[in-house]
Amino acid sequence: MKSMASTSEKILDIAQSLIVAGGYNGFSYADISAAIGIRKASIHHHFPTKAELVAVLVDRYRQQAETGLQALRAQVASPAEQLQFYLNYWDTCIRDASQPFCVCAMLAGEMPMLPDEVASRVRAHFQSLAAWLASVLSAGAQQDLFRLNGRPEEEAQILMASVHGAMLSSRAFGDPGLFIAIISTQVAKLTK
Amino acid sequence: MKSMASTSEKILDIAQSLIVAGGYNGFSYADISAAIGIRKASIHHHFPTKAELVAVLVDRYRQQAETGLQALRAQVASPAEQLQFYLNYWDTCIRDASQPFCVCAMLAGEMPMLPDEVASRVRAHFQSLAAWLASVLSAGAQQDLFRLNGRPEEEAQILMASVHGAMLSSRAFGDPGLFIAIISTQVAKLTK
DNA sequence: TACAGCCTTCCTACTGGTAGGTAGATCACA
DNA sequence: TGTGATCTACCTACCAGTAGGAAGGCTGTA
Repeated sequence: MKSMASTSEKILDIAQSLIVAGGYNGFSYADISAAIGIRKASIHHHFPTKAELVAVLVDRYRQQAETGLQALRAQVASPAEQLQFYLNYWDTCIRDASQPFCVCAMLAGEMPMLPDEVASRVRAHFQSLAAWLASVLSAGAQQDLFRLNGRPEEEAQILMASVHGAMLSSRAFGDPGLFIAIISTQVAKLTK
Repeated sequence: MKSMASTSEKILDIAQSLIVAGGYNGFSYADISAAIGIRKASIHHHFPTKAELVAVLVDRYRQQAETGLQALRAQVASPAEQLQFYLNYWDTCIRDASQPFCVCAMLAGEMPMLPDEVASRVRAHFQSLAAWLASVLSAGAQQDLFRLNGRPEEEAQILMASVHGAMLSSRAFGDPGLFIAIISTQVAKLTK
């Protein structure tokens, strides 16, 4: 026996993949219902409203990301390698199509019409991701691994934008390889 | 008399601003109907289906962009200034909230569930924008205005990703100034 | 052991409202 | 007289969300 995921986790899994594909308005309770073989009403039992479902989903995603990035900083010594691992993660996700887009980047695009409880959580993810990148860049600069043109916070914003923009381009062109093609050249400027 | 926009153009205008706010699934014929004071059925007279409406909308957007970028290359001598004008255009749009996102970037995010006739047009926009940027960068490099680390096509992809990613960040943080903060630092690396 | 009460989960059946889209009449204008 | 634009009225399908009940598990009490 491998996966004994609870129903609510299955719901979140499906919802996340549907959001990644089509955004907040791009999925319905009926879609989830059909995907995991449960009635619509049962989903409302676990998540009374759609806004709540997505808010919980983003919380879960944020925590997974936070945990993963913290672990990366703890287990991988070099900031350069920390950055590389982070980028490889997304490259792999995009290549095997398991998670070809960041759910928060997707939702950020729809920000103006997102329920407040979702929007604030998406904002929080952007903030903590930017902070993590800034700390990695800062540590790397101190070790002379990176050559930064601006403050670490600025470079982190640029890097984050490049990552999300590269996801978008990769998706627009339907070319999974484009992500790493864009990002590796971009990172080369930092590390050289 | 100033604006004598036809009904179909008014429909496209509203639809575009609604898509920019919430994507393909984030607006309805009823929304447009309410916004311009016309019945839903009348919109169907001009655009029989939603897919067709958005396809025409993207065509119009592409043509406007193409015309604008061509004019820029014709009227502005320096590639460095051409690039700056392009970026200033978006900075202005984002600041005055008139068009705080590229409609094609928005749609690119929803690519997996877009009607084919829309998806192909979005792809085409990304291609021609990348080509324009590549040609500007290439011309600038020849005049020693830009220092490129890779082929112009590669640098163009990075720049395009940065622009779209910066739009996303700017929107996520609710900070119109973030766009140019990200982009100007990024461009500084090219021009120095 | 056995029963009683409660809780969680999932169900069927339904609501009011909105989605995209259609049929056919009316109006204005050439 | 015809043609395009708009209207009213309507369709079917789907939306998020609700009401109420059935089934099964857990716990406390006898």
